[in-house]
Amino acid sequence: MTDTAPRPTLEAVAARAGVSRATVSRVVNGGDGVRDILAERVRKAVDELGYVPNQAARSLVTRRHDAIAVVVAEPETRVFADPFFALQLRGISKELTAHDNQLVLLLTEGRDDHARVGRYLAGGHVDGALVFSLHLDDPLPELIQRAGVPTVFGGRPGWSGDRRDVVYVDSDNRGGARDAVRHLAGLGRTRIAHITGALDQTSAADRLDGYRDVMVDADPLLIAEADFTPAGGERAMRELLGRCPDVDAVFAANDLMASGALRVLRESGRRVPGDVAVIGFDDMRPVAEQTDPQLTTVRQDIEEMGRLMARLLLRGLDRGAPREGVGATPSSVVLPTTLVRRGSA
Amino acid sequence: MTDTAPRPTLEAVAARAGVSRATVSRVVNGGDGVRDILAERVRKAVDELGYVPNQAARSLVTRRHDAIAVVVAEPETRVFADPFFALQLRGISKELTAHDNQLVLLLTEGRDDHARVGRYLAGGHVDGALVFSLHLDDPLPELIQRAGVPTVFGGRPGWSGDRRDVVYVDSDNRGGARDAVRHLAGLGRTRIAHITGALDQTSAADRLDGYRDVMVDADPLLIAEADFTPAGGERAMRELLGRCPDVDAVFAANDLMASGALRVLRESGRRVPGDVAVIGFDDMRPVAEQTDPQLTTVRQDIEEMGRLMARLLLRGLDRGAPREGVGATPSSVVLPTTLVRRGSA
DNA sequence: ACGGCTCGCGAGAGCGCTCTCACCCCACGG
DNA sequence: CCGTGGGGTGAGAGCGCTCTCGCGAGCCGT
Repeated sequence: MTDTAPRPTLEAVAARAGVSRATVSRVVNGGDGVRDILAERVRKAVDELGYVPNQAARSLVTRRHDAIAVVVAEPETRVFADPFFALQLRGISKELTAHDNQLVLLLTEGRDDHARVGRYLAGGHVDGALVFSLHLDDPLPELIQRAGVPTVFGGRPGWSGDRRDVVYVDSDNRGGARDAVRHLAGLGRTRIAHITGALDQTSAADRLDGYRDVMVDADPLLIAEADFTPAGGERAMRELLGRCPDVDAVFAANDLMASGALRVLRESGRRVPGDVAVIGFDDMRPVAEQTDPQLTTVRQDIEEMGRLMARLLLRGLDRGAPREGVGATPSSVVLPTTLVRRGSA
Repeated sequence: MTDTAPRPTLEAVAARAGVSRATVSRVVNGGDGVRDILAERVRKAVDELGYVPNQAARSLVTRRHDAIAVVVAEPETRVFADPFFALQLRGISKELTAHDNQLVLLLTEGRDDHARVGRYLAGGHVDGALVFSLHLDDPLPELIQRAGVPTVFGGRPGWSGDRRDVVYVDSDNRGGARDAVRHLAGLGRTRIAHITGALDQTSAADRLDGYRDVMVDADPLLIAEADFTPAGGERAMRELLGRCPDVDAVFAANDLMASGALRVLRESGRRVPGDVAVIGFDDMRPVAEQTDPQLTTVRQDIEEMGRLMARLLLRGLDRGAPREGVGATPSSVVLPTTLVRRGSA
């Protein structure tokens, strides 16, 4: 736990290179309009002294921070139960790093945290925000929008219908669900059930819509509402079995619930996929590949979602790749999903 | 994507309250030595104007940032395969938030990233660092130590033997392993095998040591080296079955491998725990509770580890709870583990 | 050959804050 | 009554950087 040594300033570098501060500054920031001879001398001085620009001083005048906040609202522990979040974060990190931006992580839990986050963002400490909010009634998105910070959302926010200036990145939950159900239908299944996720989350609602797209006038008894947890999946499967013993396929809104359903089916003596075919969603490998049989599921490219969020935000900030729709307010993106066939359907 | 409005400065608040900048500053930062009348007036002006201090300007003079870097070195994707990291992060976040520090996340991948991180830390943008590094030969810890930034490590770094000024937080891998193996022995098992993790990670090495503590002069054939992955666990279990068909218990260095082992055991016709008892490590719920039978495993309080790391670091920075060993260079902490009994042993 | 031009560089102001220091005013002791 | 002290307050100097501006030196055109 050593103390930091006094660091060299621009001034020091200037003195050593025999030029003015302004010139050093120019070289450090791209170096246009400086003769090569001088630029070289400055660069030499810079690394002889081990000069690193003081970001605080720089921000003070530029009003830029080259930092992006990532806000994760997780009233429940759910976000942390799966690698989802970590993967998105990784995608985000890669993209930010590529553009020399820092990632400031804001994890929230409960109401007072909302206020804190709002204050932080409004405080202008970061140039933009990437926000993950799961629930329809979450006040956070509104709060952030009001803070006036450029923002991109992860997953479609519940109220995006009213406000068209909301930018988000989502995967094609509805389309993916359709693919899953169609696949089951293609297998000749006719009594296809659906175990929903927590319906106060748009992803769950969209997946349900996708199911309905294919199962027009589906028997309502074939739809069991659950909550994305394995236990919820078990409970829902039991219900389903109780009221529709003739069910021959199940599309669960995520892999965790599918794994629960699988367990219940086995208990009840059904064979998978022989008697009942099962499809999940997410392609959470540690779960999907550990079940017996392995889970057929809908994959989304989670890391890419993260990367895209960051790219969209930076682009909106007039950073990011130049000459590529610079400055144009970016619009939302919905990423495609793919069906991964394994043993369960 | 609105642009940020011009924010009020200290000056503006001072003018409105009819006092000097200095007085406003005093009030904003604790407000000692200011008459209540004035302080009140200042506070009123502050929230009428919605004043938020400019952190950059403040840092420029105080040389504090109230920001901590969290560095996650993950050459492999492993860190992201389990919720481990997310939970630690959450613990860290809670503690930092409680002390008004920001969390700057640095994810690294490969050599060039190391240089980047080194530069960033040496650049004095943060007050300290929390570092997760998995592998013995990782150059990152050295690099960081050299950057002169106060640091606390997550998990015992490989070379901590030589340098006593290294502070880390780890769980009691060795003790936990001992408990697991003793439990198996207590069940009357005598041919207890061990599937190791990647032995270039201290956690794997320590768990192996714990196994050996109990199984003094264990049959070397009972030890199969693997890599913390499910596939590795399967392979190792097959080996084990091949060379020691009489094996009656397995302690796997993590849950993922245990789940792989379980699958192989089932294939081979062994019953668990009847014929072979199995214990994992980590208590990764999504895995441990999804296996059949559910996994008996060694739990570590991951979130608490994170919280502790942050607390240790802040304390070393003379922040954190006052009157509690202030300024004393903190020393490493090893957290206890507990055995969680489920179906597999 | 001369006026204008561009280009490269340095001087200097100022970003918003903290913190030292000097000042003022009032209470008190001699 | 004046001197002394101390607490409350304001003036002002920076923190390290960027960026505008102006100046001098070379280049072109006519």
